[in-house]
Amino acid sequence: MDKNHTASVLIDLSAAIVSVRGDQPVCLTVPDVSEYKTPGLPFGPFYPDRHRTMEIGLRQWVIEQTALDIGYVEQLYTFGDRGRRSEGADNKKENEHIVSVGYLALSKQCPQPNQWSEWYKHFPWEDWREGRPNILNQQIIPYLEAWAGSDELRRLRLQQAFGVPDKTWNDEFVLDRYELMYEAGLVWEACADGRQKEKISVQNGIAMQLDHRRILATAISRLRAKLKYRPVVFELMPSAFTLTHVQKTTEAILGAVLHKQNFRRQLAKNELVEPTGKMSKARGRPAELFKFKHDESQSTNLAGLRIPFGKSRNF
Amino acid sequence: MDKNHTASVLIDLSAAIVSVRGDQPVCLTVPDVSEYKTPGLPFGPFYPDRHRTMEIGLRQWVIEQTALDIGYVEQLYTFGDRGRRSEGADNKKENEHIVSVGYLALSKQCPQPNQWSEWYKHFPWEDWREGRPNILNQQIIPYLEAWAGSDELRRLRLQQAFGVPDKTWNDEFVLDRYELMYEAGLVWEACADGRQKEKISVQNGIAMQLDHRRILATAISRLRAKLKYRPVVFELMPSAFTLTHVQKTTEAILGAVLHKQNFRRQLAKNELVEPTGKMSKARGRPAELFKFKHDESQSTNLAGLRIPFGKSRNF
DNA sequence: TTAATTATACTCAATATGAGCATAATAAAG
DNA sequence: CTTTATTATGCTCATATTGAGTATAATTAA
Repeated sequence: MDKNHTASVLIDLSAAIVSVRGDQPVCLTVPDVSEYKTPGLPFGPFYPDRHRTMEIGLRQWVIEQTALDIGYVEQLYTFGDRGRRSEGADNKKENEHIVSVGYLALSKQCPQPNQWSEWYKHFPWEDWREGRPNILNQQIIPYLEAWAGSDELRRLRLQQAFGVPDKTWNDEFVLDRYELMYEAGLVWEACADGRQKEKISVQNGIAMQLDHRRILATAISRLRAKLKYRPVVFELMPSAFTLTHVQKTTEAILGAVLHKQNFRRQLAKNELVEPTGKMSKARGRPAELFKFKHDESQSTNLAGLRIPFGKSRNF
Repeated sequence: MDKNHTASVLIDLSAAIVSVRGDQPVCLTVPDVSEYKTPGLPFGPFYPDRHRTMEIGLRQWVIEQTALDIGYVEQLYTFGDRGRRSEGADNKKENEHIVSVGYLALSKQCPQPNQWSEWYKHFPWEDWREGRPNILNQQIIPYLEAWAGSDELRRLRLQQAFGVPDKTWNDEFVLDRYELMYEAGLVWEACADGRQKEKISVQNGIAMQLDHRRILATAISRLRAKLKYRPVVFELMPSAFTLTHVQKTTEAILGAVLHKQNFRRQLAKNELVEPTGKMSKARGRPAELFKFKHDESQSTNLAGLRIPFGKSRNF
């Protein structure tokens, strides 16, 4: 059709490999190689004549390079504007366009602690477990309001994503919030892509290479949403666990605290767990140890837990 | 890394452009070109140095080629195994691998009727508005049960996807059901891809080119799911409509009938529509004409309707 | 022995859901 | 002009679910 334009691209499979360490969700990162020393997500090229599907290709290099046992894998999104660099910027070679296909993978273990990066260091405004994060009122919101000015559409998007001034915070709009901050030049990546002239002074979370923080934001959004209708938490749990452990893991991912008794009622109603008979020994009263009731093959289509948030979510 | 393998691919943007004509959901198809005379979804190549994002590229060729006004666009899934042809099959050129990125687009109008294909001609087992489709008990289920045999995993997947023998039908598992039928060699595409030796005798819905029926199945799954938590129906409605019209459109997409009064209660509760003051004139008592209450920009993040299915869904 | 800590059982009001009946307003048929 | 079919809309009501507690039990650490 149009011979002035090339259509040939390389495909990178990027993975947000997520686990939970203690009360912090983490994702696997690779040592920084760029001049800016920013961490990145692991990724590998897709060889279409070697692997029949992209998911097979992804599992392959994850096994080869990380030796991790990832059970759950889900395709997130395909980004065509990888580095998002503007026209004049430094593309190494012409014709070497890269499309990145983002994946979410869940891992029960996270060995080698220094290779795993805590979510909320990249997204400090997303962790509401200790109440509304200070960074919102002190830095992000004032800057975004100035950016929006009297632009009606911008104000509307601001209201949607960040719930200002009168709507409530929606934990699933992680990507929307990040994209808004990117557009407003509030994150480092916007500078790197040449969209922002001056370097921003404040550090709004630790930046990542290329579009990797965007992929991570997509992963968090998707996982937070999925948690509410599919029992994916158990992909992050060991074979035996206490109910509190499930709750803490859920809270870590959602970045919000939940009502204990109602959370357990949901677990009970959906018959997601069954007792093992053993007890855990910790500080207070010993808790019963449970195990996930269903096997891997059907787990994706099960009922999931409705999250008992309560109404105290608009601060 | 591995120099025996090429990593360069072409990217096709395939679109399931959906509309509703009368009480039938339809999608735009292009005239058949293959030897088998099967219809296909419209698609165009992605030129990475021409369009910054893939969605921009998609909108571009949709406008150029169809002159349709598509409001809502959503990326569905990226398929690496486009034709799914097995090793020995007829790849025209070596090195010409194609990755297809599937999109869902919604259109309020569908002019030129012969270019729009009704969903349920491709998926006759998905329309339960007149009760359980005969094709299930008469053809599909018996064949699938034979295919499953005593294979535990297969039986489990069969139960999940088709609800046999004791689980209920889940309208969102369109893709799961299609994939299962594909694997079992129950659809024409499986023969075309060389996975099935003999041609299947019965016609289980009208086949499509390449992996297009799979993309359509993905689109239907996603749209049915989305309908329940985002007000996307209104992307298919004219500017003024009756409540019954909204319900009929919803029912067409879901392939199921709904309880009228409860459906309207949901609409009212979520404040999704507002009266226009005008009335419609049709057969019985005139109905009030409503309009969607919110503008495009924020519509994606609104509450959506909980669908009052009722309990009579397991026949 | 006491205090702190964690687990679990149970209650209760408010709201949401599924299912239905009753009535209203029109067009077409007789 | 009356009846009948048809569609719209208002209202009820039992049951289930949710949000938000209180009360009590079983431990460890001081």
